[in-house]
Amino acid sequence: MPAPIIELTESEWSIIKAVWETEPCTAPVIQEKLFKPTGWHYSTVRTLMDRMVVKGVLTAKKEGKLTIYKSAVTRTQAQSGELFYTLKHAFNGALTPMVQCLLDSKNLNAAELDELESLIKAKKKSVKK
Amino acid sequence: MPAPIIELTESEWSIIKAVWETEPCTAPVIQEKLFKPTGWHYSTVRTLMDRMVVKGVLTAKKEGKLTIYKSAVTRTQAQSGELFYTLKHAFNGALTPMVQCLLDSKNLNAAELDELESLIKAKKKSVKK
DNA sequence: GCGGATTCTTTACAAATGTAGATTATGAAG
DNA sequence: CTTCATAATCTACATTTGTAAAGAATCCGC
Repeated sequence: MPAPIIELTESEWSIIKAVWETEPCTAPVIQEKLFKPTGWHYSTVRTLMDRMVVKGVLTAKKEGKLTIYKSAVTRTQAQSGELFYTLKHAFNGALTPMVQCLLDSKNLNAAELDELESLIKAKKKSVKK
Repeated sequence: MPAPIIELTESEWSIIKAVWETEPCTAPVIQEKLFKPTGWHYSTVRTLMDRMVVKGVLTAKKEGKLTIYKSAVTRTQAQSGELFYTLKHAFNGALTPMVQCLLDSKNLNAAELDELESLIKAKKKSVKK
């Protein structure tokens, strides 16, 4: 099956990042982790998580009184989904302008540019063979 | 003032891209341009555009019976907004992983990689001086 | 000035998203 | 077994987003 394209809202990103860090985990644990940055109460977190289960980005399994959650998509899948969305809508699918915009809008120093360059060099090697 | 961070929905992207191509322009013109790909009726397009005016991404000015729209943000502003959103939420602000993910999820050929490499080289030059 | 074409205005409504209170169930400790 | 703490369930409501119909206004040509 073609990897389904993942699209997450801002809140969902917060949740799933916390889940990736702790899974398998329960809603109270996630709520606690996120309380500081978001101020969300238990019901909020729980509602979000249950909706994410329906969407297929988390899984839930009942164990005694507890509901145990896990991610159903990898970080990489979610990241590519997001990148794909941006590439498609903001850049009409054109990669070069996207990278150009990245280079222009972030103020990168020489070291960072070096790093990017070596990423590309490495990739070239793996493509070649 | 710090450039406000632009965030557009998928529909709003369709609208603003059409506006950039034709501005100044009226809602009926945009509707016609978008009918083929979206099937949207006039009221739909009009509603979207008026909401975008409220959000400050378009401007509207009445001229006789016509309402003339223009974009209030540049393509580049909107693109950086979108990239910034992705960078922040999906990659916690870390640029290198973002580029890495890009390289990995798109299947780039050698020519494309060359092109990206020269973008970076060019950028390095402009940073240096 | 009247009719038709064009555009605008108003109103609506469903789905998705953000947020959470109130109430209930349940397991653990005494 | 009773109580307390914890977790779960149910319900709710405002806002935003997607989509549009219905009716009103206006301009152009006759």
